[in-house]
Amino acid sequence: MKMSKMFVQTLREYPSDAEVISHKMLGRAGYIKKLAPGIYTFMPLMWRVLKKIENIVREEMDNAGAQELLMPFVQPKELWEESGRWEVYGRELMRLKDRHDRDMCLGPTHEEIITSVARDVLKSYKQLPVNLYQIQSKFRDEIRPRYGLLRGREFIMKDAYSFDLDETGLDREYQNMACAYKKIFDRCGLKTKMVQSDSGAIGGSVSHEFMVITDTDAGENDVFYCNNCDYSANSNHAVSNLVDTVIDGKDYFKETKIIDTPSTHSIEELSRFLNIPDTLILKTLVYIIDKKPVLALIRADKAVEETKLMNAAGGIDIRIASSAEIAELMAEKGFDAIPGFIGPKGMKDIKIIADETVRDMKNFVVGINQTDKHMAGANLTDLGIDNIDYADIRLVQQGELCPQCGEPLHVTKGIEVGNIFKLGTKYSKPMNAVYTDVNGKTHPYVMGCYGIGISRTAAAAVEAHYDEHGIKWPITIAPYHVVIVPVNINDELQMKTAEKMYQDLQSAGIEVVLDDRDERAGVKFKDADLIGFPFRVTVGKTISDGFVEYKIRETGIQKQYTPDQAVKKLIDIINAVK
RNA sequence: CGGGAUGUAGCGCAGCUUGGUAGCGCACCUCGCUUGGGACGAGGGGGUCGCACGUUCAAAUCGUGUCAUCCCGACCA
Repeated sequence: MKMSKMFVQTLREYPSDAEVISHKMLGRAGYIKKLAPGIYTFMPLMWRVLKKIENIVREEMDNAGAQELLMPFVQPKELWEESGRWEVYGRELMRLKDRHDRDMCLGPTHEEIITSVARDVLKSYKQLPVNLYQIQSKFRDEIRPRYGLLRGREFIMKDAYSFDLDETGLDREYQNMACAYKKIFDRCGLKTKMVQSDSGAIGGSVSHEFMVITDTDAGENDVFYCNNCDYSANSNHAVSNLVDTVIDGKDYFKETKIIDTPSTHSIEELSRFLNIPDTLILKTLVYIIDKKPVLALIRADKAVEETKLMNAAGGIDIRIASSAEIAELMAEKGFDAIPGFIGPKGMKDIKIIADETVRDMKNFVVGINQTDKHMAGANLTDLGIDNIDYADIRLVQQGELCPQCGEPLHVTKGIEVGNIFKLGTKYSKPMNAVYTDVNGKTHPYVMGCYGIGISRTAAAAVEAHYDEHGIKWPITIAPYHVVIVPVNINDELQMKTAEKMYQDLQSAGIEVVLDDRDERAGVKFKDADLIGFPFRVTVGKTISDGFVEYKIRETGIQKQYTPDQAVKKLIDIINAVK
């Protein structure tokens, strides 16, 4: 490719709307162009990167025994009604009507479609197991798209679905996919952690996510992990053992009584006012889950993990209540209290979920729905309520102890580039997708699903490989391997040498760009660094002594070689990695 | 949907307070000069100032409304 003809425009500045490294780099280097929030054009350089990642994914999926197909992007409502998700999926599902006024949606994921395809074909146990995958654009109408390709609304995804006879088969395929995923991300130059995760709206029982850990803090997930054993989990799923602390207030409160606690609107103010540790306070938070208020009770030094709470309540939508909604709830129950003094007392027909750790609290301080008052030395039995459900709704905090080995847990940001789910019969059962066994009996398929964000993986690779000058693509996914920069295109010897190397590399199957633009050397160097070619060959004045300069983007190492040596070196290195 | 900000040329921005010819840098075109880390000089093309209504002799500028975008909180590949 001649640089003078390449459809790319690099910018002198980073796009003003970009926050994270990958968005800044990909925007400035001309890889992506935004059309609408979360919707991007993949320019030729970007598309080459994405195709490289796709092909790595294809090779490993095929090696793992999966078969590629391609399902429709626009889907009819009927299938989504069969699975029950038309109602459940929420506003991320982009719904539209066709000219006949039929309800359709843009595919955010393809469980419904693949299940309907499979049930028409897979009739017998003899045909199982099967694993089918596709690579395709997905559309999710995210509440707030951001971070460029890390959270687009339209994005490219590989999604695979497995069909097995039973749980044993699913377990085997799950492991098979976990193994394939590790190879895929390794080949893309990404170090990943496989972490336990909540299974979310897609549903199912067990799931793991593949997280890229970078030092750019771009990830949207908090990952807890143990350095001593292999435990690691997304914060929405992580569990921990607590460090011992005082949770019985008997030394502070001799009796149970209502006390004045004026203007203690926060836990901090309350614990300071009473001069007690916050571990002796029971915090009450009001959430709105599926439009209904739910009280969450938790020890005041801990935070609620909303996904856990939502799951415990059996809901699909959760948010913290507004102060207006809290006021409404108080009025409805005949109380007059503002946030800071809310408690479970008198909340008869409201769902109340207490964290497991609340069971162990004794003689604590709790709000009783009276402004400027709390009950001290209280126990839940004193409050006259029996409608409390216990569940783990606690957000793990750094330093708490690993559930497996008891060592302190650490936390880091992670970018989720892939995940694997055990779906079981969640879709096959309601959609009547069954096979006939050896005895002539029918059973629903036992399914798994396995996703990889292709475009997100590309962005994650930038987060993991960059410096102040630009991107440093791993060779395996770089848009081109080499750029040849003749310093002065009007110098005949330089240009002739560059052209020759360009031809030689090309005929050896190396993907090479010749920067034949009539620009000053500085401009070409800046662009080469920004775009992130793994190798640069500069043909400058030293060519009169027979040497060109060879430079590795990743390490910055540079050496002098004759043109022939440089060509040979590049061919050897690149072929070894490919 | 809450809270904050911004809409002026492809990109980055000034101008608005105090209404009066729409500007700067980059990019683009022409000529000259230059060629190892985003040169320089001269000339040139390109804008319904987000949109609507209002105030005014006159609106990018003032007022009202509206739309869009971005950032902070609930989603997930």
